[in-house]
Amino acid sequence: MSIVRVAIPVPVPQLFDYTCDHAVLTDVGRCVRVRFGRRIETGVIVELPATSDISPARLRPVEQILRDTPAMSADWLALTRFVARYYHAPVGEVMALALPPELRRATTVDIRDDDPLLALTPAGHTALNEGGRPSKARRHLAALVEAGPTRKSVARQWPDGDATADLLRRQWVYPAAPANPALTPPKLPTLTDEQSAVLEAITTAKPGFFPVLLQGVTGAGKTEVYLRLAERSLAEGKTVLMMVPEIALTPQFESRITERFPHARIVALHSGAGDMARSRGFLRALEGDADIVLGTRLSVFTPLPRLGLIIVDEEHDPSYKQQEGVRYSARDVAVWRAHHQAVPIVLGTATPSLESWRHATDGRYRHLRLTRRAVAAQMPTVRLIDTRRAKLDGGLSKPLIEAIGQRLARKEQSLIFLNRRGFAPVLACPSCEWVSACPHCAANRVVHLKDKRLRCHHCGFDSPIPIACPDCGEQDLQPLGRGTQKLEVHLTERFPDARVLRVDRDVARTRSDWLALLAKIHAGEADILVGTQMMAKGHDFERLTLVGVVGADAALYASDFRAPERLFQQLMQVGGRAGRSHLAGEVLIQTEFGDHPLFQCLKRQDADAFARLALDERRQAGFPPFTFQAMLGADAPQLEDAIAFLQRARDDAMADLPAALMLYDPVPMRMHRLARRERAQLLVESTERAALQQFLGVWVPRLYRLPAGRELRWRVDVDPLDV
DNA sequence: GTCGCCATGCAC
DNA sequence: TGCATGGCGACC
Repeated sequence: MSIVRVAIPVPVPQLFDYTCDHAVLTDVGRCVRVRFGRRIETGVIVELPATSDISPARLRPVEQILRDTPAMSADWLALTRFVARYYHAPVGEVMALALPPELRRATTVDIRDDDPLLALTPAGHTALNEGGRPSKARRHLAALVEAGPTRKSVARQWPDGDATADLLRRQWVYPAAPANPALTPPKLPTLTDEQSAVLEAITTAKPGFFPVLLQGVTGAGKTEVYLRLAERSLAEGKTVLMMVPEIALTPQFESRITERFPHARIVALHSGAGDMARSRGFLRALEGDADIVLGTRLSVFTPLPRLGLIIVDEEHDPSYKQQEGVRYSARDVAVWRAHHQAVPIVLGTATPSLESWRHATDGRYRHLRLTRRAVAAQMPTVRLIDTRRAKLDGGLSKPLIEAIGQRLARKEQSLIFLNRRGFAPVLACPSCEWVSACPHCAANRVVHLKDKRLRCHHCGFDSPIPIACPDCGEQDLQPLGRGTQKLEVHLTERFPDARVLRVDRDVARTRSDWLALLAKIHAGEADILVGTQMMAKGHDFERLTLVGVVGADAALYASDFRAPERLFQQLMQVGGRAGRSHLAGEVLIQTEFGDHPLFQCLKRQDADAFARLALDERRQAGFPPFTFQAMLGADAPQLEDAIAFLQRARDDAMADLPAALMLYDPVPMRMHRLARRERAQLLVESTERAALQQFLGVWVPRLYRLPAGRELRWRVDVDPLDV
């Protein structure tokens, strides 16, 4: 009788031992079904220990080992265990996150009232009549009983495991690569000298871990470099992992890859695609059946037996950092993975994150550059428009209006960038204090005139726009500020002959909406685009020659110390949409703070100058990357409860706090209420990453034992983006 | 997370 | 005494 150690997706930082009379070493990395309490869960075997600390009587046997899919490799186990260790998250949760849901669900069983499991528990049907805590399961059961015996899902929920896996696999059979021998190989663009030099530097590096920061201006042809690198990897029979911030936003990127490698087995892991598609891609990769894996942050966990190269496009993008659950940075995890599997990794961007830029200037990463555009003759010119003196017409300055007019006359496109959707960010009463506050969040609800509703952008709560002030009855409620909808209305009035197209999450709700919008823009069916950051990313619109930036000043003096970095990256990126083809581009930025160094760097499009400047400020202020941070966040219905928990956590740590550690006081978060929960945070800081990690390794396990009310949630965020 | 256990509290 | 609620630890 052997023992298997299993990672189970429960929020406790432990592994659980089970007995198994036929487990063999090659079962390490396999999914198993095990009883866990009254439930059956899917876990992953991570070890076959010789003995267990748990008394033999308490060990339960595993229900089933899923043997008809390959086991997760040692690399994959090492990767997920690293993420659990570094982010101080339970291993089982990390593995559950890394496995596609369908693979788990296939073997996870809920308790139903007619479930065989119930027969084995003291509860059984009588539990329903016994009262007691109205737990979720019991309420669920009660609902089922009330609804009568109408369940059809039981067969699927309680399947013979192997048969299920087999069924899934049959559904996962991927269509054979499109055999098309007549097919002409795509014509390769001629490389610029800079592109060649970059390729040379990477391909002649000695094999092994080779981290590169590829800093290339917008339109310099980073993608072409990726494709050439991928080509080499493929020729060697290796797999390429290509990560992008959001595939849904950049279908062009995906189609360039499929066009270039018509015979490659490409797995695209869209977040929009169904669980089934994700599982299919995951399994194919696991079985060594993928040449290129293209995906968002989750794809960093794809098992890749032949990994040869990792590419992280737009490495600075904050969406690589998961903001809930296991708060990992896919970019940082990718770097660890490249190191662990001894392969090159290319971090590409026009505007490096300060962390990566510092590594590159330190020599930890190789710093390679593309300083000139590949196709376009030149970079767009950037002009700052001083809005302190200028009279604005619906938020638009005269020079911007004139510039749009010129584009219309030349049949070119303009993009007005305003990173705020809706009509107006708040509705206010001119006679009293009333504003459209969200009852559940510490935020105002946004006026959506199109559907005549007030909507909270944080929790989604919405209601019709009131006709009169709910407090004083005033009829003339005022929408204050400006969102994309208002700008769209104004532009339509100002340019009645132009076709104005708004592009934000409200219009492009689904992938197909988005594809339709993109097609419309490419076909030249729009003259003026009004867009949020959706429009900033990686698009090539041939006739787009003007980018106007409106309302960007707010981010300049925000309390978030990363806000300027983000603003700079965003404006460089959106500005980069102008003049990507043969027509010259122009960027007009409306600002009251034209003298601000950030805008001066933007004007010169000098990402290095900005990085130097920003890093200088960070060094003086003692911010990352010169210090290392972790944040303990807590939320509860009452703010005092959240604060009290954090205070206990702090007291617990202060008893024997290492010298290199600094613990701040618990404070309410900037958004102190979200969806009816009060939120507070406790910042932990150290000048040494190792010291921080060592501290967290001791402290976090102790947090599980601190008294905390049932309603209190807490989490640790290592290297948090929002502090 | 979910469960069972136990202490507590209030109604009868 | 009877039943509901809240805190707490186990789950292998």
